[in-house]
Amino acid sequence: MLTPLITDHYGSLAPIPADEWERVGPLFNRKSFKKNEFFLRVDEAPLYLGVVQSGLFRFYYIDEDGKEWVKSFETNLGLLAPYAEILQDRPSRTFIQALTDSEVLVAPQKEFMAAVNGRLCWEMFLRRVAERFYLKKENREYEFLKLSAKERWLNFLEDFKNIHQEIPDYHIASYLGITPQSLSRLRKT
Amino acid sequence: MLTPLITDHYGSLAPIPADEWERVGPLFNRKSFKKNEFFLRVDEAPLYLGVVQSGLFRFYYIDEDGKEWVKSFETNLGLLAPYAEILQDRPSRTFIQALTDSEVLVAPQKEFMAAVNGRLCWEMFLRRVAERFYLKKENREYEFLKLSAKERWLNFLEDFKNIHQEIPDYHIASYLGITPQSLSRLRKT
DNA sequence: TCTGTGCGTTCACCTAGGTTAAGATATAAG
DNA sequence: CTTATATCTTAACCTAGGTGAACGCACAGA
Repeated sequence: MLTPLITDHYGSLAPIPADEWERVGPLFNRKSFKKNEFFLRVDEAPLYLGVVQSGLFRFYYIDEDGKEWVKSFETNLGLLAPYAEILQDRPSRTFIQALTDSEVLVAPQKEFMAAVNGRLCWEMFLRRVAERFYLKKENREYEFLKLSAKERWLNFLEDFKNIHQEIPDYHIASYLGITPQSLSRLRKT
Repeated sequence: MLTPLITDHYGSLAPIPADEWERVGPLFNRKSFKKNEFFLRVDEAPLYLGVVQSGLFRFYYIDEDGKEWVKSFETNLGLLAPYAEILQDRPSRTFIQALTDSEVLVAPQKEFMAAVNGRLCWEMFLRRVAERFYLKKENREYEFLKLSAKERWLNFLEDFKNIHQEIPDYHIASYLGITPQSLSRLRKT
């Protein structure tokens, strides 16, 4: 059920032969998500992983005060998986929610992992995936250490230039680590 | 030249057979670093990677204003490598500096990568390494988003409880993303 | 011994961003 | 048409942390 668009995109990370795609592809099934529907909630086991075909998702957690903190957004070809929790085999600390009506190719997480574990091409693949996740977070560390909220906002607009219009400001603020009021203020200056 | 301590520690990440350790081990040579000496400077190619045998290192960058920002500390068994830059094959944006007299097992980075690339056990190994790097940075994102400087400081003391006495306060402040003055202030309350 | 320099502290003042509350507008629901 | 609900904005006030400068202390070097 994987599309050429997806195998092309992810195939660039490591040389996955066609028969491997054919073996793993059937694990995926198309699923629709309505706006605000959840792909995964906190405390659930990460039973599934997904690849976004269309639409937009956000990853976030909630702190003790009930405040939401957005970790990232995923769109076209993005991976829907609570990566840290899968690695540590524990329930999710993260919500993954559709922000627009979306289409996702979904596979059972453990079956997928079992199907790819211990094979050279897939180990290379997972290594590259892990590395890309790492680079994203390292960049975020850099932004929090060195940049002001305003600078982070400008970077955000650049990084998500295709989709930032579709994301409500209060989610953007949360991603930047500030309040919507502050975002509104700094956007004027 | 790799010690059993090191192969045991890193061997827990993936099943590396003895003959693989023997093949890769000779790439490593012991090297001493004096306090304040650099393992790597900004703009240098990441020619080497290292494993700390004893001592303490910090990773940091410098911004346009000349301010230093500490990304992490590495001690016993820690890996000395500008991970993001190696992945992207570009010059270092990071300084790696000894904070105490230290002993390191050093290998030429490209030779090491060439020796391990494309082998199943090493790909698994590198995947796990990447995953661990990722988890560390994800945790840091979490701390910057959700915690105050004081809470980050308390976490720091916990995370580095064996070595925080050896790290000067201004490096700790820099790691927390605040000034030494602020650290001094919040430590009183 | 005297002097420098590295490091932590304190203080007075400043600023980015948080907090609370109140509007403004828009769209959805009755 | 009328009332909710969601989103964004503005404003008054508050606070964590930054800035710049001074001071104290320890230790290193001449």
